[in-house]
Amino acid sequence: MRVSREQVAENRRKILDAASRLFRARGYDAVTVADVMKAAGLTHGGFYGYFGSKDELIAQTLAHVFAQGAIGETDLGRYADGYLSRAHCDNVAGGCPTAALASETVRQSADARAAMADGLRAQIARLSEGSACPDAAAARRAAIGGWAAMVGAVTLARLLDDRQLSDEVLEATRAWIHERTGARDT
Amino acid sequence: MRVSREQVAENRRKILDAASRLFRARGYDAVTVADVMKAAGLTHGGFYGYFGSKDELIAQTLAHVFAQGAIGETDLGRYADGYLSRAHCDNVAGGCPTAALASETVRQSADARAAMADGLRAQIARLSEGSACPDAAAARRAAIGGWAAMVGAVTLARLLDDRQLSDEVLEATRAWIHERTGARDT
DNA sequence: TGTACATCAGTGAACGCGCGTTCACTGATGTAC
DNA sequence: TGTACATCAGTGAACGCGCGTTCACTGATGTAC
Repeated sequence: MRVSREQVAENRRKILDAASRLFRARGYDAVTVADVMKAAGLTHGGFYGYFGSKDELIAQTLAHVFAQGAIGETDLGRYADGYLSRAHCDNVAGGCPTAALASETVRQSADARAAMADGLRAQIARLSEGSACPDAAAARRAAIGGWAAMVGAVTLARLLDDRQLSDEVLEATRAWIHERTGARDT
Repeated sequence: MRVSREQVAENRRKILDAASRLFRARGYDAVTVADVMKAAGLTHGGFYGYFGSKDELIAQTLAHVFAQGAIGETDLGRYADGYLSRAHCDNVAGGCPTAALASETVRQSADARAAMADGLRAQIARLSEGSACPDAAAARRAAIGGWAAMVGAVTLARLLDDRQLSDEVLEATRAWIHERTGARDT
């Protein structure tokens, strides 16, 4: 049965939101087109009215999630406090798409990689701008180094079966970034 | 046709080596049991004489690759120089299994996760011991923060379609780790 | 050391399942008058 | 504003392919005498 234009727009958003959560939680391969459509409240056959292929869904989902933008916080140290929290670490489905999907996205389509690369550029710019450091080059270096450390730390903390070490990875990286941020840059 | 015991041991090693490279290059899901056996010079039917399932192969491959041990270098700064080089970044199949597979391994079997967690513990210990810093806690923090930054940076650098920015991520993270290592801790 | 036989590593065809994708059909929406 | 018809979003069965896994068979290895 045909539905209204507004319903179509809402369904598209629902599909992207569902895909976004499912991909982050389970990875691209373990999520089927039928899983996504079911989570969006539709049946799998309708999928191809919205997207040409699963690959296209992956690319558009990444563009969608990065377009929503990140948290307003731009100070590297404060951003790291939230990012390296236990709450974020445990919230894979609703958390950072880069930490959840970066290494898998390397093997995806050029469009998918480009969408995540754009998100990365925006993130580096955001964290660079928030720096109190007057040396722009040093601020950018800190943004990149700090961001790499955050993504790596959350990935490693999620991997660890040992809760104590997992907490230590988050906490040590947080402290490390703070030491660096607090210190005089070059 | 039956083969000698030495041949069996060698075939097992060949299977694990082939799996190790293929998994790093393409991820667990994109590599088939037949791919691995073919790369090892065998046919797919013989696989189950060596491993009970593909999941078991994944877990044992990780244990195998981490058991081989990393480079002897234990100084954080010098380790980072090699790790954050363009050569390592481009060598996915032969490079660090953590950077290539960590986020996917989170969704694998408990044995697979445990194998990678053991590798991570060994790596933290290795980089902590190599520190010239007399404060053991600070050395450990630097090892964890530095390692997280290295893993994150290589993952991000591999993702980027823009070579210049990819190089910048490696270089900035390298510089950032050096600044920290060179500076007085705590 | 040689011989006869049992063992078992490797082969390749086959099975069964799940997934991405297609398609004929349905019926509500949107539009022309 | 009402009515008649064309459009097309959504449905669910079906298709085809690839993958993990199984299995009957082959023939070289290893062993017992």
